[in-house]
Amino acid sequence: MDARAHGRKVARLFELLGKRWQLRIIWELREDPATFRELRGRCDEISPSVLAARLAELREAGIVEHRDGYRLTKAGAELIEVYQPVSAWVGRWF
Amino acid sequence: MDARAHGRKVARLFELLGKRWQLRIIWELREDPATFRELRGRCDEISPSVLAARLAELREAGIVEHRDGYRLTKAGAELIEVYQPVSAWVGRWF
DNA sequence: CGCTACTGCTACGATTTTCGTAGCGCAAGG
DNA sequence: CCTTGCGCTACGAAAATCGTAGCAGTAGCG
Repeated sequence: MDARAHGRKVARLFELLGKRWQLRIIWELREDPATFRELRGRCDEISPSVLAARLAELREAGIVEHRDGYRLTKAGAELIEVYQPVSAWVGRWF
Repeated sequence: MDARAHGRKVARLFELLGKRWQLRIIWELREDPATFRELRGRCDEISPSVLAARLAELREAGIVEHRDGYRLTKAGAELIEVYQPVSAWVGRWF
């Protein structure tokens, strides 16, 4: 794949993840699925309009799906795996 | 360390990284340092007021420093290392 | 000195995003 | 019917972001 095109894709992903609550939502779903209201609770009572918008974006990106509550897809699970080392980083630096 | 406190720290980091352009800025600095204007160019001509605000936040968090242009600190370099697998993820899923 | 070219930004009004509260429509259970 | 929980929408207020313009400082050159 063309390096330039790949760079644009990464930029698009960062644009998606760079919206408020987006990382947090994925993170909060990393272990257990949750209903809309439950997920709201895990995310400090985020505004429902924003949560609905975020979930729509994540569903369209194939990161989250809605089956017996919201949960990560295979792709989403692999994405959040990437973030596991962040936990250690936070311990060391933050 | 208390797991609850750690969770809050992760949330705070995601709050920082969940601001628009934040991930992108770190990503664009991953290899070469850049001047303010150069960095603006790499980030699709982001608004200078926002770039200044972001850089201030990243400097305060100890992720970026200003020496001969803007560059990642040791902590910042380790953080972006965490993101290297994201590149592969994008190739597979995005 | 004066001119040029760069640096890192700040100012500010316009636009977009996010917030917070209220509550709608639907389905299931008693 | 009535309640309960579900996913979500509506909508005005507040906050974040944008885009353009340009300021102040430093260095080099003649």
